[in-house]
Amino acid sequence: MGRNPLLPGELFPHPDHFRTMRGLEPPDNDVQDDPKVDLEEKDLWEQFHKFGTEMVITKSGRRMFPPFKVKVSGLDKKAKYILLMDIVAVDDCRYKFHNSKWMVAGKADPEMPKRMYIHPDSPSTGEQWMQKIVSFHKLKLTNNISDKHGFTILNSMHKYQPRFHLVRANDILKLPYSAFRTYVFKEMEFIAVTAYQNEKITQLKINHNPFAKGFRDTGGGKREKK
Amino acid sequence: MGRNPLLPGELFPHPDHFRTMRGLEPPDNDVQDDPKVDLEEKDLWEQFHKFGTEMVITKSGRRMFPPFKVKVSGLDKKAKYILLMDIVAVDDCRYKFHNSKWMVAGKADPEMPKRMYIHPDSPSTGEQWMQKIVSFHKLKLTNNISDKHGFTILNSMHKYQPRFHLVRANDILKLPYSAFRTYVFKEMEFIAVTAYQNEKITQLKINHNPFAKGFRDTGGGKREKK
DNA sequence: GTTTTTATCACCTAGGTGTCAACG
DNA sequence: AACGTTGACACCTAGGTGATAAAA
Repeated sequence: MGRNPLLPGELFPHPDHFRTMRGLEPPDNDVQDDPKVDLEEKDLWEQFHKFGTEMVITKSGRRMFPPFKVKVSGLDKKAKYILLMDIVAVDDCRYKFHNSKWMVAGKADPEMPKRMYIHPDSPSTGEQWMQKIVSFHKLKLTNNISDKHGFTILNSMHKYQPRFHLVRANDILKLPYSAFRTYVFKEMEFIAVTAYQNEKITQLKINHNPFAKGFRDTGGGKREKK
Repeated sequence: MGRNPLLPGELFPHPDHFRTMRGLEPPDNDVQDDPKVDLEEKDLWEQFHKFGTEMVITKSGRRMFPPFKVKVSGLDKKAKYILLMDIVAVDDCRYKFHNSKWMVAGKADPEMPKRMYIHPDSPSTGEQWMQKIVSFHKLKLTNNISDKHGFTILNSMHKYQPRFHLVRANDILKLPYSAFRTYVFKEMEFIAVTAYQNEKITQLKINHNPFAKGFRDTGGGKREKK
């Protein structure tokens, strides 16, 4: 039986999860698939990663940018799959941004249990998942430990790794007993913040997120540099 | 086995469907439910109905107003249900609005096959359906016979009746073989139009639809009567 | 004193309204 | 002519941005 990321108690990624681009062993039943998962907008993710990606977390919930999108292929067209993601702590440290550098600033704070974000189209057939890009843009991050919306609760100034999971299962109720194939993209690692620390990250967000167009120097914006 | 509204060939409502508020016989398997379905905003629907409700249809798709919402009770908390709606022609007539009155203006045009609109939360447990109002506001109406979005295709100047269906089924694939319980609210009857005919209907829409607030005489609007 | 968090804001995207003039 | 349809439009709702100042 596969490992079960739904149960609490595993806060840090198991080494198995870093077999990037190919998952765990196939489940017990016969397989007719050989899944391949490609991260969309990989270039953009790498631009952020180069400077140290930051994701804002707020009490009311904040989306990630860039959005997490994957293209999936090699599924069994007729089989049903559930696609999910979660976000796990990368290490046991608290960070601070000092002299334009991220530095370790002590032991990590206690982690809240992480919610699995099940893609709302789940379950769907392999054929349906493969015919369009799968987007997890509706997932929201928060620092509100009392959140009731089901958002993912993170600690500010801590480092995280999003993970993608692929499960062959007809029904969400079967999820806890099913084998997970897990994919990790290192370029998606980020530090959660309540306000941006690195100005270069801020500028990348402004230049690429359409909702931040009002802060661009050129074109659409009416705003001038102070 | 229950009747199956998914199959084409039945354009006009069967008398069975007018047992309002209580559906067809229960399916073959043991029943642990006695569903009750209440239309939300019944008063508003009746205000429209009194004048003869009109719903605009456009090429790009238009929502209904008032939105179709129901409160469901009496379900088996643990059983899974699929909730759906469709819209069927009421009669075989084409209408016109003449001298402030709707009149028959000949035989109906050919009907396109009607799509079942499955509520996006389907399937869910009885408990989940009962704990909040179920809204079908995302359904869209169109007169574009080539529509590829899956909108409901109607004929302008024809009379229609929305219907609500409740199905005990674990899986959408089982829908065609499952027994439907069908509920019809007469006050939801409407005539499809490409432009409003009855000024009283227009005013009710403007006064109650928040997206039309800009056309109100009082308060928020900057618009004056011409 | 310094760092981190919060609430509010102007500025966007995205899309649902009826109006109106033009077209069949 | 009279009637029905279409597309552009101003005006909304709804909600996603980083900036900013104040609070913690």
